[in-house]
Amino acid sequence: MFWRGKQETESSVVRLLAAQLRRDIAFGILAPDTRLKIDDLRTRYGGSAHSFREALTLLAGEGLVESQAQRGFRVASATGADLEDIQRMRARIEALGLEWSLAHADATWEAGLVAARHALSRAVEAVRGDAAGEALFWDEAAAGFHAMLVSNCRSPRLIAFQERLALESRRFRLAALIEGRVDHDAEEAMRGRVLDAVLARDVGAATAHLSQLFQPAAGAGEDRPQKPAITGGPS
Amino acid sequence: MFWRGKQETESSVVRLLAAQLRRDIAFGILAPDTRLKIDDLRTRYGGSAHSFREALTLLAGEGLVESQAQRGFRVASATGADLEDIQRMRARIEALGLEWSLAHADATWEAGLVAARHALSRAVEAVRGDAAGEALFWDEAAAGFHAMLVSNCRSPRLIAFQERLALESRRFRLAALIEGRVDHDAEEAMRGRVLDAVLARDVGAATAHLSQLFQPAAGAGEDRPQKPAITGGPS
DNA sequence: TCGTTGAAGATTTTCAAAAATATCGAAGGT
DNA sequence: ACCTTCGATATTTTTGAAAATCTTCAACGA
Repeated sequence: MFWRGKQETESSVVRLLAAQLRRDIAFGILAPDTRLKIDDLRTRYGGSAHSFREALTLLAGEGLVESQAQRGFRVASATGADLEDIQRMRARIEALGLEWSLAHADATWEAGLVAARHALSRAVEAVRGDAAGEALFWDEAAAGFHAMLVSNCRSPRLIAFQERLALESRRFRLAALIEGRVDHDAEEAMRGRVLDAVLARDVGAATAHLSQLFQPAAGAGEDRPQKPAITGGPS
Repeated sequence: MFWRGKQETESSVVRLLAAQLRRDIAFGILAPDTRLKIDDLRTRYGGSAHSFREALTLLAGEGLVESQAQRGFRVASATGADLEDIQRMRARIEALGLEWSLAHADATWEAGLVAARHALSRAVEAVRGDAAGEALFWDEAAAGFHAMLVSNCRSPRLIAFQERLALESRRFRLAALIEGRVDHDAEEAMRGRVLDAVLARDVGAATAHLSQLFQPAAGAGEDRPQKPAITGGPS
């Protein structure tokens, strides 16, 4: 195929297809509970049937798609209960990872954290002007910040769990961004408190403020609909 | 193939192959860091190359094998650091799951927990007489007990994380059993304390005692070698 | 000694098709 | 009118073989 030989993007076809599917699921282009028929996917993305099966089993392991034996693959459903579960787990896992990271804190980690926070602040400014256009940039910056928080914890499995939860929450975060349900001011303030507490080596305050980041719309008087499931995207 | 049509064991070829590999990795028949060449696996287990690729990507998602792009698959390495990481994470995850399970405690969950504890006690007795022969039975009973502890937590993701960590620790547990490094008396006593605390609704005591179960040889004066990596199994 | 070349081996990917299973609507009986 | 059974269609699952790509490693020349 035409992109053969380019290994700078993704090293294998399977991973490339998985990355494309991941992105389209995150943006809601492939809405939750959509059946993923491999023939349709092939006409849309290219690639062979087996490569798609492998990519889909990969994503099934990540929780982004669900596979029922003999009944193919579906985009994982995204209910309000799922969002609550993800947020609750992220609060605990990232708080624990931050605690452990602080136990081994050094200058390079602090520097990386400050840099990630700065990049995220810039991304927030960008996304305020052009939500749809800068969504991917903003999302990756946020993911980088949270990854950096736990990157110094010296637990590969905690880092893996954090990555997985962040990946699962992407859909919800991006949907909330597009629908204007993200309170950038509150989040930025909370991230500032987290960073200040980290630099002050205040473990309790840092983990507490980080957990607050995952509270649904804390401080705002808006209540959530019962099922903030992701609205079906385009296509 | 000859077993076609039998859906009582495993619904698809890929899952059957994955289950076989899982078992052989757990028992050390496939030692850590062993290269998994698909052609060799085919002559050993049967099945086609594609089915094996899919099964291996499945196990890679579970952390039991590692896949390097363009360089095939290897059985995941099992170092002392891995064991420490797994134990540390299990202590936290299962304590959290037990805490949440207790928040929704009801009679049926308690009954299931008592039953699982009883089955595990019987399995411990059996494995005391015939370690190698009853190893699988004992391991499954232990897995059932720990799964039951968190089964009432109402967090699908926490349950998934617990399952994954339990799966990853199987190799170490079975190796320790065969080598006689399991203190059945201490573990049984600790499980008794956990169960008593659960029935008394003492969250703090229950989670504390459960975490103790994952402390490396607590109370015993033995120190661990630097790398209690799994000894290469037979074959 | 170091870097390059080239062949052998292994992995990855694709094409093509058969076997197994599920889905759906119509026919028939209650 | 409602439920079950049956068959046709669609989809998934599995297999085999071959082409394309990558890795490894020894031989070669500067």
